[in-house]
Amino acid sequence: MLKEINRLTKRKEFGYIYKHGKYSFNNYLTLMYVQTKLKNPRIGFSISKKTGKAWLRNKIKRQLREIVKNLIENLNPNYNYVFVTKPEISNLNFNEIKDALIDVVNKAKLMK
RNA sequence: UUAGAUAUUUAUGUGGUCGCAUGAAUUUUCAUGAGGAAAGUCCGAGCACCAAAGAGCAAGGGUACCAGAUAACGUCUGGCUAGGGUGACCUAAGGUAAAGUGCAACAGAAAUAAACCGCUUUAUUUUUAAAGUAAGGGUGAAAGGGCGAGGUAAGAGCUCACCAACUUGUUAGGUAACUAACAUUUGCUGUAAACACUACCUGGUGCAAGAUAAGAAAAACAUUUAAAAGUUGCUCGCUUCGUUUUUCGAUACAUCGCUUGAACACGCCAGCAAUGCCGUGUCUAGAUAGAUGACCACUUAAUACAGAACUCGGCUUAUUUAAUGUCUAACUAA
RNA sequence: GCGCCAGUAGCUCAGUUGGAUAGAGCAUCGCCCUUCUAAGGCGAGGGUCAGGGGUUCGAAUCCCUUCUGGCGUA
Repeated sequence: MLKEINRLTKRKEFGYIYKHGKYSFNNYLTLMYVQTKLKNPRIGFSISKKTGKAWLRNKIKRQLREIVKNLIENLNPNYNYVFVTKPEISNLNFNEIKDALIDVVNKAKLMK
């Protein structure tokens, strides 16, 4: 898991981002983000049931977390992020997921 | 050697770097960290609340041979009976069809009830009518036990012998289901995974159970006979003693429940077995956007199916690789 | 976590209670009609009744089980 200050936990916060956030996406991932007054980026993950069975969803979530952990210093700290997966992501390996995630963040122009 | 049957085990390991959860220690370290099915949610329990969990009706049950095991079970073990297999062995929802009702298409004369053809007799008379008859015919999933002899107008369990089934009884074996022998009775279609009947079982809701918090203001109704609310689908019974609604106030998206348990490992004894008694030792996930990942090296037969969410006992289903014991059939050799 | 429902032709649905020819509409294909197309008429093809097993003489239907999809519940 990420450090506690970087986690997005409350259901209300997810709901706020879904309603008011901006989007960027590719074939495998959707990124939703919204500006805040905090000085730490906060990140949440949402993996739908269509992606696969429980063990596969857990694995994808862990791999996404591992990628974000290494990128977290490069992210714009004034935003909250939610990564939503699409079903096609179940066919990718770790490096391909990493490329997809970096692609989505670059499209939103949130890398330092 | 080939082809099988059955029982059981296994679910890679070690080290390094970065990172997570819980608990210790106390300030950066240590320990532990998903499964054999964690899955499906199909049964049985614990636990919590609802009277003290109560009565009746209704409803439901994948309950239904015997004995045993178990906290309990629709589970398991051993047997009985029936069916399948050359065999080792496997499979079974396996009570009542003589309480009653329903259904049995098409075909066929006829489907639980019998005369279409045929056979025989009588009458009429030259092709019909009446009576008798289930031996023969074809239909069908299923046609009134089988076969032979006697008997007869022709036939028929009508009578008899044998065989098969069935009712009841006796004897022998077995705890029992049941089996065997002998005597005796009868001529009875199938279907209950159709309704039903008999016996047995089930109170309801599920950890989103439930416990902890702090109250304040306003309005309406009621005045102890009740009313209202709760309690199971209904009726009773029972509980609460002021009740209901609205607004404000709580980081309650909190804390507890939450993991020591019908626990696990080893040994001995009892038992064919399921399992049980006793002794010794161990503490072994507990999250809440929800902990196991990324990279590298060596290693293994281990690449599959797949992720705990209150906890156990089963059942069902998914599945990789390797190995072991016992047994069967066929062939070959000695 | 708990509870419930559905699955039949390419698509939308009957038939399931009460067991015995698997049907309708649209779509597809062929022919007719028309100068041609549409509409109309005639005809044809297309179904492991979601998969597997059981009960029965016989199963889309009854029973069990698995899969897939969907709904409700704070």
